[in-house]
Amino acid sequence: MSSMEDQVRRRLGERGVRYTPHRRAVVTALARADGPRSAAELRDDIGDSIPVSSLYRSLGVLERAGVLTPHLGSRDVIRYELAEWISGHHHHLVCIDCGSVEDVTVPSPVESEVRSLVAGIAGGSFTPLAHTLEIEGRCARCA
Amino acid sequence: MSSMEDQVRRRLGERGVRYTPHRRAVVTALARADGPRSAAELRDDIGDSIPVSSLYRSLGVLERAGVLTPHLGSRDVIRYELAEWISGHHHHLVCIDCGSVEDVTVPSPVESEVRSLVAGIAGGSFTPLAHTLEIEGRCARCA
DNA sequence: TTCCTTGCAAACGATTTGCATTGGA
DNA sequence: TCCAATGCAAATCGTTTGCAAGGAA
Repeated sequence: MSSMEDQVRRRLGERGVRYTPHRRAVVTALARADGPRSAAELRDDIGDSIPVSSLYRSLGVLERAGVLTPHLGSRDVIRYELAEWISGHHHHLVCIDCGSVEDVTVPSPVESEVRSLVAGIAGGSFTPLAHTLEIEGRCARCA
Repeated sequence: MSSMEDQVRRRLGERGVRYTPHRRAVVTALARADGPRSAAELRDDIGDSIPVSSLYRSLGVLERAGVLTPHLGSRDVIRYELAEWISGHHHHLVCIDCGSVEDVTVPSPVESEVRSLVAGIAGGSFTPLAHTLEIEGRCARCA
């Protein structure tokens, strides 16, 4: 079992939450994906063997445990991705035509610039904790 | 009538769309707001005089006309804001506790850095057209 | 008249929840 | 045994749409 799986299992264990087959299926599907995935998209990957309600419950449990993060940049649907402590920090390329979302990582010198920008921007009463650069445009397929 | 109103009216006119009282109410409410607003929030501002369906239809018309932009960073709801050609370019402070979203403008030297970062990041097959830095954290009220 | 806009109510669709059952520790 | 996890069906709720009435050009 990969180290990533171990990390997830440990995190869940610490919170008294089981790492069941459904939950593992969700985690591995998201680990394979190159961007956030909706419940429907995950169901395509995993198969109908997982009932809709169980899928949503798994997503909720994993989110509350800090394993998944919801990405809200899509109309009508919530797409989930692995939390950044698992997947690493990244940004998003959002296609304005088909709505697909893809992850991008930026070179660390660039990233540290972004980080300091963020620190500077949110000056006053707002406490910044995380950030994403959402880049909207047209993906290869829709170009 | 303000110049902003004129711009909106002209834009709608070019597309053969009327600038009705409902639509104007939506636009002025968003012009007053300091961040994106959902249908429910707008209805609080405007009053129940506007039926839900008319509100949603107004939002749709204004979005299609390029007057409004949907902000999708909120669970369950779509919040709209004036398009950037009206309101100017800005970023968002999203509170992870209460979900409120506030606009922030960054100094233009900083902004041009961000712009060049974006150009660099989306190198390959993806064509960047716009971007927002979504900064998640805790707002003053929730601190 | 003609077409766009409006309002009400019904329809949609993604997500959530009640409840009885199953399964692991 | 005991409590978390599961599955099905029913319920939610934001949003959309059908259709008939109202209004502007």
